Order: sequence, then structure tokens, then C-alpha cells
Amino acid sequence: MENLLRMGIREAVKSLWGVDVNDDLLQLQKTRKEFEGDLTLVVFPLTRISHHAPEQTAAEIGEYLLSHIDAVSGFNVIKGFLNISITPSEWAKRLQVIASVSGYGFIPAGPEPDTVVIEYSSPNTNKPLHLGHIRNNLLGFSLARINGAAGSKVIRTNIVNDRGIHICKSMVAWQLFGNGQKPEDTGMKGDHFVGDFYVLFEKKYREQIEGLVAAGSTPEEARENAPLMLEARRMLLKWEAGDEETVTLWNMMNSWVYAGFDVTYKALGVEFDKIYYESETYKTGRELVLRSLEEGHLLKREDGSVWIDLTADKLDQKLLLRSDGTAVYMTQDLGTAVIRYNDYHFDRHIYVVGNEQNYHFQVLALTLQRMGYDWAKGLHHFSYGMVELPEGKMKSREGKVVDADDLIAEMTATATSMSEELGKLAGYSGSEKENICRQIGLGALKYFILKVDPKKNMTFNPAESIDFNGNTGPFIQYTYARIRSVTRKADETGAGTVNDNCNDVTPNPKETAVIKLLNDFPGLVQEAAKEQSPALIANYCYELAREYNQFYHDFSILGEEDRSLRNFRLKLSEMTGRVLESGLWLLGIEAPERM
RNA sequence: GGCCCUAUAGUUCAAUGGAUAGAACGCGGGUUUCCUAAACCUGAAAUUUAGGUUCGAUUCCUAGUGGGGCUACCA
Repeated sequence: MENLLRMGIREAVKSLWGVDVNDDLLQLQKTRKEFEGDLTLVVFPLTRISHHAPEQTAAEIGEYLLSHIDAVSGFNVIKGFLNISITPSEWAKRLQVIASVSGYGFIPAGPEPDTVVIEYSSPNTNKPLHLGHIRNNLLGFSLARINGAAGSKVIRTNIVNDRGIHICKSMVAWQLFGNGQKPEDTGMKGDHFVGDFYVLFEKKYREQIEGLVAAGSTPEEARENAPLMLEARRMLLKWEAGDEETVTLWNMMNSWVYAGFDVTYKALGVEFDKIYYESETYKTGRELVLRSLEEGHLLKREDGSVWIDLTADKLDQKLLLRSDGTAVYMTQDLGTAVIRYNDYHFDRHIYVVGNEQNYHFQVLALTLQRMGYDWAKGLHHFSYGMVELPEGKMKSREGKVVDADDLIAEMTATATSMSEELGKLAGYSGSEKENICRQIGLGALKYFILKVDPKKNMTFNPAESIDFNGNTGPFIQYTYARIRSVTRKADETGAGTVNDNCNDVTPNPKETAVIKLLNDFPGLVQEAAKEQSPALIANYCYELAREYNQFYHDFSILGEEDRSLRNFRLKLSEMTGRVLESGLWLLGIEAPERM
């Protein structure tokens, strides 16, 4: 529709003033609700060509369009805005086209698609997932689907930070205070079990620091010399040296954690195509650094530590290997990137990581380029804002976090009590009820998080919880469920199907409004991929659901006597349902058949 | 100190440089013999400040102020 008009306008300008107009001067947008029309041309930029006043320019173009394009039924000019009306029957034809397309809005990957690796989640194995990880996982999972829908080949990946000082802390604490207990002895999920030892370590460590400071140490010395920290460092060295007892303990505790993570990922509905482990990539990173050092890209200090000097790029010097030869975070990320490139030869690599690591990823990309890897230009840090609690930042060291498992359970519980209160779901089996409430609770959580611009920090208030009314996931799910209810009924009663004829229908304004939104969907998916923004999809779904609900409220579908019109409304409903389902799918939200 | 992000109704969020800044929650008033009222209709309520660019700025630029982050031999 938009392309048709663009062509017409270009023709009009050519015919009226003899100029081939550049496409970016044709500012075509949706007409705002309070004005008559469907699409609006902003003519200010064209006055340079016409040398006429905006109103006159608009009127001349409007006349041309009206007499040359059948689909244009009229126009009006307000200031510099040309509001163009499209005939309702043209919109009805659009609906037919939309209905005839399979996979509407999605572009299948071509023979040589753009390959994009998306890394998200990236947990540490010393503690369970929390609300911050939920935002990360939901964004990453949705981005993967959006990029896939836009025609890219997507590899969803995860880097598990399974080695390093943090897991050594949990290991030390378990050795000292665990009494040989295992998760199954306590009935706890493995990740929570291990996480509790991490918190315990930090608690005891703080006590030791306080003790040392009281005995006369400076705080800095105390942090360095506290026995627990010395033990954790020793543990890390033993691990890197391959000490058998240490590695066995490490393997055991990590396996507990993974069992726990799997449960959380499954509950959240996220998946990965390939999981990398830092313990398997950091050595490649170290070799890379040492080779690059020989090649003269890096510098070695007297104490043996290895650095890259990025001061020419207005950054600092950055440590790549410690003086004791052990790897840091950057070391393994370098290794992981190279391994991944060798595995997939990606065009783009998106890291879904919080904005606190903006500097890290600048350094990562630059360092790889310095090392001679040109593909590192395809590295992109998808930097999202923090999730904060009303009282401020979450602090996992102090155990002040919103736990992912707890939150998911609470959402489901709220959905369940709400459903019962509303008297929904009477007559469904226990497992059916359970599944629907799970879908709704998760839908509420996911939508709440994804509708926000990823760049921005967001506040999460656990006490006020998340709404189920208004601009929410359940609102969209409810709209979908109502549509399914209608189409099911149509099938059962033989009132009609989507394929039935409705060619002679002239849609009313509410119906047209819905078709216009449906018509926007493919472009919107492309834009969401270009902008890397699930929030665009979320807000679109809400708008479509709202518009459809108005139509649904004002007009009867199955009660309509006229057969053509009834078929038309069924088709409109069916297509709205399909697009809502697709949109929700792009967000990783399930669309319940009933609720 | 240096660098990055951010600022919109009481609150949570929208708005490719375009018209009278759009929703939701909350608050006020309505709608159910009718396909699901988790819905629909309706009222009050907002662009941090000062400059600049532009026919036109919530949007772009500069400066100030508030909030957050980074600047670790943590990850």
C-alpha cells in the first residue's frame, strides 16, 4: 500500500514539476487518528521542488493521486500535511492478500543467509539465576527469534563462566562448612545449594576482614590476606594446574549447578543451540595472548603480566594475563570469540550483556582487531540496562536478589489465584489449568520486561508485582484466546471458515483500522531486527490487541446475518489471531487457546 | 578527574525531526438478557533547565542539574 503511494507521489512530482524526487524526501506516515485519511504525506520537504506554498503543493499532489490511482478515494490538506484516504475495498483486498500468505511477516533464510551468533544468559556457576539474568535471557531469546524472522541464520549460544575465583569461593566454603552434604540431602536445587555457599563465603570473609582490621591491618591488606581469600586463590591455582582432587570437586559442584540451571531455563522457556564453557576456551585465549605477544601486539611488564595498550584508541591499558600466568575474564572471551568464528564464520556476533560491561566489549573488539582478526568488526555488544529494586541495585554477594525460580513461581501463583477469583477455567482438568496459569504468569513477566526499551534501566517492585490488566502480556493473550474461542465455535457450528468468500464486503472504519495494523506487521518485524528491539514487537502487539478488542466489542462476528460479512469478520479475526500469535512467539510468549 | 547511558502524567512505559505528546496502572464516572467484563467507553493529569540548528525539536548539537554505570592482577 505504502509502496503504491510512493510510486504515485514520485510520478506526481515528476509530472507536475519535472523532477525525479529522492525517496527520503517522501515522508509518508500513518495519518493520526484525529484526522480524516489513512496515510499522510509531509509535504514541507517538497516545497523546495514545487516552489509553491505547502498547502498548494499538497493539493496538487492530492489531485494527481486522486485521478491516477484507483485505490485513492480522497484527500484533504491541513497545513503542510496531505492526508490521503484509501478506499475501504482496497483494504479488504489487503486482508485477502495477508490471509493468503503463509508465514506472514517472516522472511525465510535464503541460500546464503547472514549468519549471526547470539550469546546470552552467560551465567556464573557460583550462584542461581536472578532477575537480571531473566532480562538477559528474555532479550537474547527474543532477539534470536526476531533475527531469524528477518531472514538471518541464527545460532543461539551461551558461555558458562564455570571457572575462576568465584566458583573457587563456593568450593572453599563447601569444603570448610559443607559437612559433605549434597543438594539431594537437603532437597534444594543444586544451583541454590551452591549459591548459598558462595554467600556464606562472602559472609565469613567479611568477618575475617573485620577481624584483621581490628587487629591493625589496613582494609586493603585485610582483603588480600584474609585466610579464606588466600585459600580461594590457592584453589584457583590448583585448578589451573589440573590438580585431580580440585578438579573432581569442581566437576561435582558444577554438575549440581547445571541440573539447577536446566530447570530454570526450561521454566523460562529459553534454549540454546550451542553451549560453550569458559574452562574449555580460556586456554585458547591464553595461547592467543602469548602468540600475539610474540607478534608484538602486546606488552609484558616486569612482573610477567601481559597487557594491551589501547591508549591510541583513547582507552587504557588492559590486563590480558595475570603475573602468575592465570587467565582473566578478557582472556577467555578472546578465546571464545576465535573458537566461535572458526565454528560458524559468522557475519555478526551479538553479545547480550549488561551495560556495566560496555568498556569490556569495546576492549574485546579492539583487541581482536589488533591481533589481526578483521571479522571482529562484526562483534556487537547488545547493551541493556540494569534491573533495579525499589531500594537500589541487587547485590548477589549479599544475597539481596530477586531469585529467578522464586519469581517464576510467584507469577504462576498469582495467575492461578486470579483465574480462580475471576471464575475462569471452571471445567478444565488440573493439568490444563496448571498449564494455562503458567502461560499467563510467564506471559505477564516476559511482556513486562520486554516492552521496555532495552537500553534503559528498569525498576522492578516485587511487592506490587506485575499487572494482568491493561498494557500487559495477559491482555494480549486474552485477546488471542477470545479469537480462538470464536473461530473454534465457527468451525463447530459451521458458521463459516477463513477460506469462505467475502469479496463484496466494504469494511467499516473499525475493521479497516485492524487491517491497517495487520498490514504493518512485516515491516515491523524488519524494523525490530534492524533496531534489535523486542520492545517494538511488544508495543505493536498491544496496539493490535487493543484495536481488535474495540472491533470485537462493537460488532458481532458469529451473530452477523449477512454471510459475506460474517466470513469477512471471521477472516479478520483469524488473521489478527495469527499475527498476535506470531508477535508473541517473537517475544517467547505462549499464546493460550483459552483462558 | 576521564568515559558511557539516562531524564516524559502520582507510578510504569510510548512517540523514523512533523499536526492538539500516546497508553497502562492508580484516582473519578459509565457499559453485561449479546461470540470470554483479564474487555469496552469516559474525565482529570507530563516533556529536568538554559542556549543553538531548523519552516518545524520530546527527538539533533552545546552547557548545566539529577539518577545509574565503567575507569580492578573481579566477572
